[in-house]
Amino acid sequence: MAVERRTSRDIRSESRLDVMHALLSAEEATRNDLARATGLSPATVATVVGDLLSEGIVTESRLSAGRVGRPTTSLRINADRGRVVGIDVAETYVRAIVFDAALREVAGVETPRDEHESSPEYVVEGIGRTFEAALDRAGVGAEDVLGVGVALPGIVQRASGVVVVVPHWSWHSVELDSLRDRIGVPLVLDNPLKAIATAELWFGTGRESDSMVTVNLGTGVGAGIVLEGRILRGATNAAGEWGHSLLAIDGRRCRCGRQGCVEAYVGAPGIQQTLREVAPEHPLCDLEMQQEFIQALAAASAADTPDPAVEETLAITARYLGSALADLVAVVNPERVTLTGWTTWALGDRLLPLTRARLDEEAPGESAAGLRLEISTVRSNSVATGVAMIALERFLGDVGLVTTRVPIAL
Amino acid sequence: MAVERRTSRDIRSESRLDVMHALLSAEEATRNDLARATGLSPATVATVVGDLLSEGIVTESRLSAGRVGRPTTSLRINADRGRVVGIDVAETYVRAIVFDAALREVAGVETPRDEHESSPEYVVEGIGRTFEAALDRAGVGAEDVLGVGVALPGIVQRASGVVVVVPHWSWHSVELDSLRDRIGVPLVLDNPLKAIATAELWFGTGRESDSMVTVNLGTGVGAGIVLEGRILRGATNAAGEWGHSLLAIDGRRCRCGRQGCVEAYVGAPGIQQTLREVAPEHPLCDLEMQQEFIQALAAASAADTPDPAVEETLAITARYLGSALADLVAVVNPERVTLTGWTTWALGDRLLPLTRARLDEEAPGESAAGLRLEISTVRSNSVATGVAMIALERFLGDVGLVTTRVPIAL
DNA sequence: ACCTATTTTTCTGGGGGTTAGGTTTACCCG
DNA sequence: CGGGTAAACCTAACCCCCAGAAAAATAGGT
Repeated sequence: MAVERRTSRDIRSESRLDVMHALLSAEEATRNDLARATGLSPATVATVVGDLLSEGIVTESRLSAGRVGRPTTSLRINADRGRVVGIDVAETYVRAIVFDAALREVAGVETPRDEHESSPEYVVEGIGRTFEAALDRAGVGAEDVLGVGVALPGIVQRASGVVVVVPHWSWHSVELDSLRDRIGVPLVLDNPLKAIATAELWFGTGRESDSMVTVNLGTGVGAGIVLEGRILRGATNAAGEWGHSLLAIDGRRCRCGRQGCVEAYVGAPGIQQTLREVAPEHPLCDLEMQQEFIQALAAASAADTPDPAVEETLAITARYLGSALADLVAVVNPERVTLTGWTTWALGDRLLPLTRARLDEEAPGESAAGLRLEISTVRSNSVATGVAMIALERFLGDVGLVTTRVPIAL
Repeated sequence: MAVERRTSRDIRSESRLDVMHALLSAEEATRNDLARATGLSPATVATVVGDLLSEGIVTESRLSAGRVGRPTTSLRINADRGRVVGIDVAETYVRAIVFDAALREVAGVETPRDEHESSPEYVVEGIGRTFEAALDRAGVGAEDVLGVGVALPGIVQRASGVVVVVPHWSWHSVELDSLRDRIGVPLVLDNPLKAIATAELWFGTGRESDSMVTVNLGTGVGAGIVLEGRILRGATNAAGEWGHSLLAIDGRRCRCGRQGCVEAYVGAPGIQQTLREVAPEHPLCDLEMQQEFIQALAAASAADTPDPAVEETLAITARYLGSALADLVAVVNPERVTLTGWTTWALGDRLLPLTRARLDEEAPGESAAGLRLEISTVRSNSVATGVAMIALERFLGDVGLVTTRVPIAL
């Protein structure tokens, strides 16, 4: 049954990840700080830090704090250990961001994508070009790159080999071996939602909870589930596909081809559709660009004279969202739900109270009572950040510091 | 962040549980068999078995296998170590089953419950009486009882203390401390779906997969989720409440008070409702007892002359079920889904192909491709068996053999 | 200059865990 | 009565974690 046994080595691996986690959160910390933050004993932290020091992952910087006693040696991630690149492949753009090893942005490049061109060759070429441009702008060579992470707007699955499914590109099971050749450095592929959840786990609310759900609201919607500090990936890395859960059987047609998905109601086009149903003649119905529409909606809602159609649209959307979240909360029962994505940035504050109320009504038993529902504080580039973090984790695995392998890697 | 750290002791604990798991599955096995089954080295199995032997949990029985070589000493669970009781509190009955320590049934008692009487006092009294009657019939005294598990038809939550929520009994947050006093032996409370999933994990398809979902179809419907060999409990033990996920917003009124829940469509009353919508005059619409109705539906479907209304009802139900399962599969992405419950026993064979087809259509990407959808082989008393197993796990914790505490215990 | 108090960090021993590989054990069989 | 053989058992090596003692590195008093 259990092919992969846990051994005591895995404990050390987890300790190392925990220390890294605490150190990335704190930017700078002493061994004692880390012991407090991780719950490990100072002795264990010392040996773990020793490992990380000898691999050059962290550096010491002695600064006497002026107080009495032995001065503290503080530790920080060795940002110059190398560079990590996160690439966010979206429908209309490819964005590559170069991070230092402490996951701080060094440089970024965004290139547009032709939404109607989706051949694997075109996509691979676009990724490759953007990657090289970003390296160029950051002034680093490929030899400095510890790893590259690429988030593709679909499902990255591991069945027999790594396979990418992107319905609206008509990618049913595309293998991207050519991408590895093009990039030429260690590569991980994943789904943007898992990237966002990873970013949230390392740099956002995940620093406080280790059981949470990250919900992204944009053109599409989706969730990343974190249980016990680890992303839930499921049997084939497809877990968390909540955006295409059913909200209304035989309901609105979704762009995924099915009907009644959550996304068709709380994705940006879905919200516009709701407005059309509320007020078919409303001027905002005609806005072509989704982000523009959402911005206009937010502006209208913040205006002095309330627009009843807008208010009703928001109320209905919050109701849809609350109900859909209630299902997710009922199944996973997390400690917290964190909302992200550009719809959240624009409308989150407006939607939150109503969504919360609906969620409290709909979630079974007491599961919503202690639940924290909030807006993420990780704003910019969370997809690129998260997928770069996954790549960094993979690098830690490659140098032997961590045994928990990132499952999806070309 | 992590209050509970993993230590090497937990590894031993897991190893012990794995050995128990293998031994319960196999009934009888040699140390070598166990090493193969668990993936542990023979040496480790030997020490683990030593622990279990010295606690009297397993016994040796030497039987020379007639082959050449040192004869094998085979091991089995020491059934006489004590008794474990599982109590299934349902809406219309309370069933208490006494098991030996190898989880084989020794005796059982079922007493009816007044469906309309739901005061905690009445419920506690009913459980207590049934427990005592079962002990009596089994001819064992309370001193032989290692533990008792009680499954209550609601949500058993851990917030501040243990709290039971049973909507249709109007139990919003009932504390059952009186039950402990009444029973007088170590007690665990849990939800029937988690009990069923536990039974499935130890005695059913869970012996092959450690990532699975158990779906129960009866009057109510619900799911138990198993990830990495452990029941997903979530922050407050409320995870897995899939029966009240939304299938159709503003849809059929559900007995939980909300609208459009999965249960309102694929629970037994929901299926009858579907038949009423298909053929309002159909004679089966008038059957009062749900189980009788489901049986009649199964009989009509197996008859030589097909009944178009019945066939259509089944097709629609399979479609509802497939869609609802697709949501669950999309979020959790398990290796297998196992169906249980009396509706499954009656109609499972009929529903399976159509449900499977719908699931394949609706599940995103490839997540349904490798998925195994099947009918459970654990038939009788799976709730009592599962909750007894949970009680046995708790006992193993109490004697110090297992550190993973059962979270819900009075 | 020397000692003392103080705080951080390292060292050491004890308690666990897993495994590979060699020994012992207990049979069958010629 | 000695092989042959497979199961069960030691043993040593290596890995974890942690508590508590010891060392290190300062500031400040004498």
